[in-house]
Amino acid sequence: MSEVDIFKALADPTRRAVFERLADGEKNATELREGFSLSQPAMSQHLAVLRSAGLVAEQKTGRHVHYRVNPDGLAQIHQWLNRYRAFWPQRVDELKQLLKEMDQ
Amino acid sequence: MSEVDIFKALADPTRRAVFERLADGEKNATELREGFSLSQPAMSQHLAVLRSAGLVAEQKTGRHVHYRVNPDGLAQIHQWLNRYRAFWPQRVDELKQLLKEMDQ
DNA sequence: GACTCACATAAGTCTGTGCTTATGTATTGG
DNA sequence: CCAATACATAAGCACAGACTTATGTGAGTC
Repeated sequence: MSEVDIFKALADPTRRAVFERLADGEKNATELREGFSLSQPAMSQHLAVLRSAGLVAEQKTGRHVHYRVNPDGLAQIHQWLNRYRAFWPQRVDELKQLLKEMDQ
Repeated sequence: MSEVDIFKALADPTRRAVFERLADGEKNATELREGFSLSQPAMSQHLAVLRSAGLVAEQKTGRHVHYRVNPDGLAQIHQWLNRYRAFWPQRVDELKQLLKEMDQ
């Protein structure tokens, strides 16, 4: 769940795709395999990496394991990115606009 | 300069450390080596990866090459992270506070 | 013009990682 | 209770990547 693990976990395109699919909604390991040409163990291993990085969370229900996005992982990246906020001042206005929209 | 390259570039702890040092201010390759126990070619290779990922920019002046943070790279990560904004609503308030402080 | 300096590039090695097949372990259904 | 389902884990392999030493190149120095 360290910074190291998070960036390494996201370095793999397949894992980023899996993560993106999870952002659409909670899914179990078998459902996640749909669309990927990937063996079951491969997916299981990818999920293990994402899990230990704190990017996804699991919930066992019977013989199914439901996976969902873990906000803590994203918060870590956000925190990292914040250290370099000084380098993208042009983004601040867009951010303000976004927050304004969220208030409505 | 794709998403793939950026996350792969940041997956290495040494490269993240180099990037962090550059955030402190523009430096050339030799200055960057200070503090690291790393050969000159190793640093050169790391910088090449960061450069092709669009995370740093180079500027040749004589026989020195000055490196600096490239905001475009950070913007890419920011954009990626934005897709998952829905998952960290608790961060919004902190963000508002930050923007407020930046105005002053 | 030879020498040094600041880098980049080449080539080789060694470790890490992503994949596979094979197997283990609960859980559920007939 | 036995077979099927949904997953995790183990072991082995092949490739990617981070490092090294060696060498190349262009800009300053004397």
